[in-house]
Amino acid sequence: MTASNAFDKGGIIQQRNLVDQVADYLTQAIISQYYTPGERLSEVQLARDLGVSRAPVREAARLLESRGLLVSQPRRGFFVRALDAAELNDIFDLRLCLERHALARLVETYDAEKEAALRSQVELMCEVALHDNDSRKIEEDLVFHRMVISFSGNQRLLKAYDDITHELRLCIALIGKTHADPDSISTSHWPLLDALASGDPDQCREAIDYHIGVAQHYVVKGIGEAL
Amino acid sequence: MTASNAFDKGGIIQQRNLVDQVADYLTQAIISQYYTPGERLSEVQLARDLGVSRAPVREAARLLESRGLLVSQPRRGFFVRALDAAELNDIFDLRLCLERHALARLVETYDAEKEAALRSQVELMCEVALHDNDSRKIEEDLVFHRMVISFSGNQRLLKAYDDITHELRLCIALIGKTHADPDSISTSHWPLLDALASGDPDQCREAIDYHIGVAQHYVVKGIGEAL
DNA sequence: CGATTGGCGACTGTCGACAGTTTTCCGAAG
DNA sequence: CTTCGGAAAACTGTCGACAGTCGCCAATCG
Repeated sequence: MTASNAFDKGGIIQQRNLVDQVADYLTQAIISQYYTPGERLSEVQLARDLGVSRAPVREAARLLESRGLLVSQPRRGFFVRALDAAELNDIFDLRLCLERHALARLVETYDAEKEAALRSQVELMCEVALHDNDSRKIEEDLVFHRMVISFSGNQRLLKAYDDITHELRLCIALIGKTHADPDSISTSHWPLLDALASGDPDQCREAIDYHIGVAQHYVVKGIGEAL
Repeated sequence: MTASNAFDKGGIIQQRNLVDQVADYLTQAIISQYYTPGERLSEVQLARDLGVSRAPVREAARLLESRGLLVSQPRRGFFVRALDAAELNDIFDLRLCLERHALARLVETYDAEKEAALRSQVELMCEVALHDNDSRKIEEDLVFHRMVISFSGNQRLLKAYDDITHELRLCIALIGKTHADPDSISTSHWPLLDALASGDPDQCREAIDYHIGVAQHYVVKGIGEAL
């Protein structure tokens, strides 16, 4: 369910829900910075460009608003969300909160199968870091962390994580470059697996605190430079 | 209290969005169990009852869906969300995660002003527990916990908490009775303030773990009996 | 020359309608 | 009496249209 069918903006689309298709298009357009943060989106123009009526556009915009990608002002329409450094820090603080909790739950039920899945994902990330583009690297990184949350067994926790993931994607493109080279991936993800394998909650917490802290520092610094 | 004349939707106040008004009506109708969990909501019938067209109803339903009060099935419409015990446990687990984090952040910036605000809220809750009805007691309880989260300083954390609050309201009415008598409020909330005043993170965590654990046990047991 | 106001254009909020699909209901067959 | 099937009813997805509102720009006044 990732960005496999990235840009199908033409008028060919007719099979799935128009709302979902418009939402996918808008999501891709926003996180790829085709629309700049703070930009106003006109319903009629969007409807014209996509060859649909305004109703699906409005509902898709509402959906993206609930995901934090758009903000709406009454009688004025929708605007691309512009994150500032404070909001970004809050998001990373919440992410830390969620991942800490997920790890604490996961160590209690950790087994060989889960370890193998996480291990192969990290290996995939290292492989991807050598060949593919930045957005692909970031997606695989998010997949890894989503696996961790998912393995914790709490579906509601996973939903909360997915919510902030959308907002994270919103600002990642702003930074432009990623530090997702094989070295940094190895040094920042293997300790997480080691901590899980050790079964020590404190070690897990220490590992995730460091991991999130590095990412937060990098992203917030990048946003500061981009603004 | 039928749908058509439930609120003063008449000609007096027309300046607000119809979407928000419909959303408020639906929220009240759902958490007051006017609509039963799992019930299908017809857009046309809702539009007829409320005297509006389907467009505002659809957008309001989308909004409630993002808040977890409704679920939608393609081509089938919207249904009132029915929570089972597993989902409820997940919600409380996430709530524990959020409140732990909020307390950990709050102890670092705790001051006399915040303490006074929380203290007066607990006193209000004890007062309310003597005179008012159950829903009022629950609302004041939620206000207290929302204050704690808000005082943590993380706006995004507050939003995540508000999200699960909507879902909590969804099942509270199912239980019918609350254990929010003055005694249980005192014994379960004062220790939280004491822990905050002590400035000890471990004591805070212990207090919130016990507090949420009691509430979770009570609510999940209530749901088990209600189903 | 700057501030204010009026008009014009564009846009959102809302509505009713149509087409395709799902559900329901009723009769017939086993 | 139960089950199957088809037609009708109801519903959702989508569309185009209209009215009220907001923002912009120009014309006017101090």
